[in-house]
Formats: sequence, C-alpha cells, structure tokens
Amino acid sequence: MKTKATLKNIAKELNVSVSTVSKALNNSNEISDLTKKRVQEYAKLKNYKPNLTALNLKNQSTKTIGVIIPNILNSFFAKVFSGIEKTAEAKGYNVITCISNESIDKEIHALNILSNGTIDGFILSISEEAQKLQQFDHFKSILKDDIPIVMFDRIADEINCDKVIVDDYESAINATNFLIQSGSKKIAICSSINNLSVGKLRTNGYLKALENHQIKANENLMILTENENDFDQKANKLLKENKVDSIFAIDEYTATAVLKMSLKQGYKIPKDLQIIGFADGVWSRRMTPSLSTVSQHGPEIGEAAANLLITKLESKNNENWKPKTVVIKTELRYRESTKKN
Amino acid sequence: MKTKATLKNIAKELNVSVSTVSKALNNSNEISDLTKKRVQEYAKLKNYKPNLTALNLKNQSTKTIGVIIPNILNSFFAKVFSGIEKTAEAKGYNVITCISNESIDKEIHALNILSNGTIDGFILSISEEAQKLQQFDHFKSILKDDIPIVMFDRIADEINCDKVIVDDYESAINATNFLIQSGSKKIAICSSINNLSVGKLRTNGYLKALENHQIKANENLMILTENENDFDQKANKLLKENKVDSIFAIDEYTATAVLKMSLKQGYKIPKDLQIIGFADGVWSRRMTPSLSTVSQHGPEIGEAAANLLITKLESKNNENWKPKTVVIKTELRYRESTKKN
DNA sequence: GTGAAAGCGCTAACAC
DNA sequence: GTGTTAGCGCTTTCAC
Repeated sequence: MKTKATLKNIAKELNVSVSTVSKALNNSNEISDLTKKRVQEYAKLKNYKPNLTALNLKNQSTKTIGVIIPNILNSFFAKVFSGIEKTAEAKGYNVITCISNESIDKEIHALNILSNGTIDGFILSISEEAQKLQQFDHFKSILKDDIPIVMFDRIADEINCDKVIVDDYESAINATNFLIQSGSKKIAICSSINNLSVGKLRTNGYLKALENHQIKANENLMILTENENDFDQKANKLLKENKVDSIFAIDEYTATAVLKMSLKQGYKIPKDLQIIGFADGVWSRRMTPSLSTVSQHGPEIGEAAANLLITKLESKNNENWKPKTVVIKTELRYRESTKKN
Repeated sequence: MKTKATLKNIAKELNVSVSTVSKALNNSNEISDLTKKRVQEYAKLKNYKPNLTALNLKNQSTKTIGVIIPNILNSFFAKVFSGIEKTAEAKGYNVITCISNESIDKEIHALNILSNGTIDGFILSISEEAQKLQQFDHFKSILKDDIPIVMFDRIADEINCDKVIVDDYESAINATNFLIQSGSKKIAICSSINNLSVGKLRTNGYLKALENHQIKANENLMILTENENDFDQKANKLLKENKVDSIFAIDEYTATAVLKMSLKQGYKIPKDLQIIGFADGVWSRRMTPSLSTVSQHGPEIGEAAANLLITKLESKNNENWKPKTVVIKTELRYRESTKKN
C-alpha cells in the first residue's frame, strides 16, 4: 500500500516545508511561481486531495446537513429529500441521512450520533411515535447545543426552530369545497394518520368547509384511523353501505386504497364516486383512473428547508434571530377521479 | 454563546489535565474512582459529547458510507437505500447520500467531494449517462486511492470491485416461461431502459426463453426504447393493432404505463392480456388490477451491499482480497394481472 | 519567498 | 493515579 498524498509527504519529497506546500496549493502570492508550479504539478501527479476531516476540525464546521426522515419509501418524503439534496449540493453542502422508521428511539439515536460535530444542522420531520407521545425533549436538547434544526411537514409547535409546512388546513377546505360545488352531498373523509398533527389539520379543514356550506358533519362518513388495517375494514364497510358520493382521502395510503376498493365493489369513478387525495404526482397519474390530488410540492418543501438552514448556518449575527415558518402552497390537481369543473 | 464542552475546557475547570479527563470519560482503570465520578458528572452536566471530527482525524476513519443513487424517486432505489441505511446503522456506520440524477457529471462530483476523507467507502449504482457512454474512469480513480466501492444493480464489468446484482437474465427467462406456459402465444417485451446493462440482460432472458420453446422472436413485439416518450408512442400503437396476448415489461415505468394504456383501450386483464413487470411491491399492489411482478428484493440488495462494504472496511489483510459478486434471487409475485397457474 | 510553530479536539505511549 | 507529549492533516501567524 502506497503512502497517501498529504502535505507532509509532499513536503518531504520536494524538500520544502509543509506550510510552503499548503500555501502553494492555495495559490498564495507569498510563494514564487516556480515553487507553486513544482508543488502543484507534483500534487496532481500524486492525486493529492486535502483531507476534509482535518479541514473540518480546523474550521469547526462540516458543511454537512443531517436529514432525518421517518420513512424513505413514502414518496412524499422521497420528494422532499430530493429537494433538500439538490439545494444542499448547489450550495456546497453534503447531506447525511438517517431514517427514523417512525420510531422515537431511532430518532433520538440519529440526533445523538450526528450532533457530535458530524453535521452543522438538521432538517427533519418528526416520527409518528414522537408525535403520538408528544415527546420533543430530544429536539430541545439539540437546540440547547446551538445546533440549528429545521422541521418540515410534521412539526412541533412548542419547539423554537425554523419550520416548513404546507397549508394543510386551507387545502383541505379547498378540496372539500370542490367536492361540494361539484354536487356531492355525502362527502366522506378518510385518514390513516389521525395521530399526526397534519392529519388533524386536514380533518379540521374538511369540517370547516362543511360548516361553511351549512352541511352537518356526519360521523358515519368520517373514517379516522391510525393505521392501514383499521382503515381497510372500516372503509370497506362504508363503501358497501353505499351511502357516499365522494371521498376526501387525506393521505396517500387511504387515497390509493379507497380507489382500489371502490373499483372492486363496482363503483364507477367519477360518476358514482369522486375521489380526491393527498398524494404524490408520479403514482397517482399511473392509477386507473388517475387520481385527483392535493399536491404538496415536496421538492419545494425540501428546497425551502435547506435554504432556511443554510441561511441560518451562514449568518454571523445570530443574536436577534427569530424562528421563521415558511408555508408552501398546495395545489389541486384535477385528474380522472373527479368530475370536470 | 457559551463555550462548548471540550476535554480542554473541562480539564481547566476541574483543575486536572486533558488526558485525565479523556481517560476518566473512557472509564480507564488508570483513574481513581473519585476523579472518574467527578469528571463524568461534570461532563454530563455540561452535556459533553466527544467531537467526532477530531476522532475521525485521529482514527483515520469516518465510519461513514457514501451512497450514490441515480434517482431516489424510483422506488427500487428507495428500497435499496432503506436496506443500506438499516444495515449501516446496525453496524455503527452513517450514510451520506448523493443523488446523481442519472448525470455522469454529478456522479463524478459526488465521488470527488466525498473521497476527501469524508467517507470510508462507496455504495453506488451507475448513472444512466455513464452507462450509455461506457465511461467508468472516475470509478477506477477512486479505487486507485484505495477507497472501496460496492456497485449494485447497474454495474460495470470492467471495474474490479464488489458487486450486488439480481439474477436479471434468469428471472426474465422465468417470467417469460410463465407467460408461455399459461398459453400466451404473442408475448411482447417492453423496455424504456434499453441503454442500461440490466435492460439488456432482461431482454436476453426473454429471447432465451422464447428460443427454449422454439418460438421465433418477433421484432414487432419488441418495444425496446431508451425513454418514456418513445415508449408511450410505440406501445399505444402495438396495443391498437391488437396482436398481443401478454406483455413482459422489464422496468417499472413500462409496466405501469402499459397497464394503464391497455385498460384505456378496453383490454380485459388478465383475460385478453397478461402483464408481468419488473416493479416494486407497494405500488404494484395498489394498481387495479394489481400487477404481477418480478420482485427484486431491494432491501436485501442494500443489506448485501452494506455488508460487503463493511466487511471489506473492517478486514485487515487486504492483500489477498478478491472482488465478490453477490446475486440476489428475484421472485415472481403473481397478482391480478396474470392468469392463475 | 520560505519555514517554524501553534492549534483545531482527541488519544495513547510514556513519564513521574 | 495523574500529567506531559506527540501526532492525526491542515491553515495561518509570525519569524527570518
């Protein structure tokens, strides 16, 4: 195994000092052109690359962002992640990723592992378990160490940090309004994320829209569950009883599941039953019929989060910093599962 | 801003030496119980965490794996990634992620950025562009620096490194065999990845299966394209001419697209037309009808890759190391888009 | 124009 | 049982 190219090695072989080599490689004008050339050529020959770990130690910064995501198989998170990665890379930051798998222990673990100087700041969405337990001390402790956090989508109000969210409440109102205005009378809501903050916001939006139109909310049309199995049972029952003419599904799973179930039961979509769901673009387009969605603009969320974090990291005067919350507007995408407006 | 807890600071405040603090925190038995207790309690109070950057510099290792993925929105890659992450985390490694977005420049950039001591080794799948250009020098140059690489799925034979692949050829034979044995006579193949090594392997498997059954391959039934637009046009035409009774789609896009198109054109599936596709589990189940697939076991691929890399990193005697190629067996998953066997 | 030395935070061999 | 020192790879101040 050959020796690695380091300043020290190069210096020895060229019979100059380490600092000369360092300066030469950084094109300092303290160094003569001749020496510069000699050093630079030799470094290239030896494929010298400055050791980033050493630089990080010196600079007390790693130019690395820690991202903690509950579940990368969820296409919303994958989209947000792609936005984070793109923005970070453009600004010269690396992204180090952990998946909490919705577990608070893994979340805490990731936070601990990475807050040891590995990363300069975090971008994260809170695990289901932490939200259910309403336990957020692990975030507070990171902030106390002066490591900035940006939360997106699933946030905790009580944590004092930058946030990026979607207008969940308003978009639920809009989607429900659309269903009402297209003539639907019996509008069901479907959720398998009733334990999450965003789930509750969307449900409230649905209720508000009904109220605005003097429609009384009907408990029988509200399937608010916390997991997929519960949902499947109740949804099948609802569809069998055949008393519903449109469905607002507030997460990707219920949107796709209810579409499949209703087709199986012989519903004509959108004639008998309209469906709007919170769901991701690529796959909802691939469904038959394609799914009308509330699009959350995942990549933009990621971009906004990365920009917030990097701005914070690179600003010097942190004394009068105040947490910001960026709201990304959703968009209703009309496809085949709703009637033309 | 309060001073950060470092060995030095703690030492000063406790009036002991830095090494005493270090040893105390590492529970060395050179240190008296009293001092240990004093130091450990104070460290806890100050929320001391050893600086990983410094440790990395000292240990000449970062316990971090660099992962380069062509496209995280592709669920196959997302699944592989989740397998890598899980295994890495279990073995105490971090994962730093870059997305090449199928571009060779971004791939080279990621390789350069991370090979500066940021990571101990790479796990990657080659970008489409690099495969098309058959340009792999950037990988060779990394290997020359003694940084190990494990490639998965899209590999380059000429690169001398560990690899994890799927039995593309055999699984294509199996899938095609199934279609033949279920009585199909006009079996089309659909690809939008004919520029990738895996695409070619799968096509060859299809041809081999036909040959084994003395069926002459029919050019008109082979839609081998390199992108989605091309594919859509040709596939629509094929389906209109109505001369096909089953389809083997060798990538996720063509599988879902052809399913949607054929439903639109009024095909009854699987009665008129059977479809098998290389595709990911979650979403193919959500289709109506659900899609029969060749399952690639993404998480297992990720696990295998992480294990190969970590084994290599942690083995001392690298002299007689030989590159290994692990083959993960695929599995045919029969769902609603094929006839019962 | 070049080099010596200190320091980033940590560990470990070696005094004492 | 505790402290001193050197060193990981690099930058930068200060001598010369």
